[in-house]
Amino acid sequence: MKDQKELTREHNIKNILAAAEVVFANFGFKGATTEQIAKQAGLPKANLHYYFKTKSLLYRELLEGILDEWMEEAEAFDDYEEPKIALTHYIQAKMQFSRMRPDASKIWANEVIQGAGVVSEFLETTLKSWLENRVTVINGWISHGKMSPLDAHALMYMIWSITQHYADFERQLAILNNGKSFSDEEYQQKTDQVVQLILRAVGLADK
Amino acid sequence: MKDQKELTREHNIKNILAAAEVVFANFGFKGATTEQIAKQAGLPKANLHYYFKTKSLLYRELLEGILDEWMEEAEAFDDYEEPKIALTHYIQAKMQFSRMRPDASKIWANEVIQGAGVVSEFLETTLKSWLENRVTVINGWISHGKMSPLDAHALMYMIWSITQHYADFERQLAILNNGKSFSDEEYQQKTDQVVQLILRAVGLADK
DNA sequence: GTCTATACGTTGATAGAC
DNA sequence: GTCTATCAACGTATAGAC
Repeated sequence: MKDQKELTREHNIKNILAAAEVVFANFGFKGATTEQIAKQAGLPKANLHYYFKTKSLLYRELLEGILDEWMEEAEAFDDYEEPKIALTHYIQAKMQFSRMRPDASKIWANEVIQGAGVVSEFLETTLKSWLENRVTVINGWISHGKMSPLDAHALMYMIWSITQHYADFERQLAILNNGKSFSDEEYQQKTDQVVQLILRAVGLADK
Repeated sequence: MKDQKELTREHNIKNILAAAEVVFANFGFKGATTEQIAKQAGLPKANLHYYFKTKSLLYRELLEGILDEWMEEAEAFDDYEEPKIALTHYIQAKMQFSRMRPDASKIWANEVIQGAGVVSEFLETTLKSWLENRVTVINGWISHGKMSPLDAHALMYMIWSITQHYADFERQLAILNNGKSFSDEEYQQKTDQVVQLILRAVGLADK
């Protein structure tokens, strides 16, 4: 059974990680200050350093959590056997993640843009093997005539880029949408349009 | 006629801007140091501050140049009247820019991810009016039956995101490509695949 | 125009009282 | 576990000699 101290500890760590996600996403690793993260989490800077020895370690633990979530979300790809259903669900799951967790997506983007110093091992192992397995699935669909011939890697990169664009570039999209962020309804429409465009690209659309 | 001093001046400014592009792209605004930029440009830090009063001003001037280039490149969209040719050329131009100037693309991405503090005015005015004009052109194609019905904004965002992905995420793509950056030949193939996927998405592919 | 030395602010991290 | 006070390192910017 957890005592009070342990509960406080969990609560604080959760708060700090949530605060760090916001601040790292909006200011970058170097631009984020531990003072700002602590303030956002509602405690003094020294406490933050009590729970996370260094800024670098906090960043690494945060990224680890984001990678775990990414892997969970990726399972949507495997829930269905028919390409049309599988792709539709995967794209919808990624669009939903961009909507709910834009800061997580931004941290990922920043990390990769700046050379993936921290996540390169994850990319080389986990992500690469996940990708190659799905490429095999897609090529299977193609060889069974269930989908137009295409380069499976290029398709995956297209899905990743467009869905993450709605998180990473949300500020630009809001400005181009007359200065207003998408409403839930508008975002649902955008999701449908993305699904539709990609299904057409792979030869699986109704019309 | 330009004298020696003026030539030196131009040469140094050009060098500093080129160095700044590399350093800002790979370390972010805050992560980049004027010392590092100066070193990359081959001169002492004090000289950099002689040509550019502050780091912030250097960053702004650099971004301005990138926006100008973006506008030039965007003209590829208007060089042809038929949708298939126009889109093909535009996508190829954007893929080429990602190949030749990945750092410029990364700086743009970083700037927008972190709230577009510097470029928001450009987005609100120049980019927005450019986009709306092209949306009108696309809608014209659709109403003349030259293209499948679709949301023109969603199409433009798809083109932007996938083409810029090849610059911004080049590190990730290289890792997933067995640790090797794309050769010129491979990149040409990727470009063809992107063009093919998008043409299919809009109902303009041969097959 | 160039460059060395330096002033000054910011920030990550800790000491030590509670 | 919490928090105030403090320090050392770093980074922007400039002064001033050449």
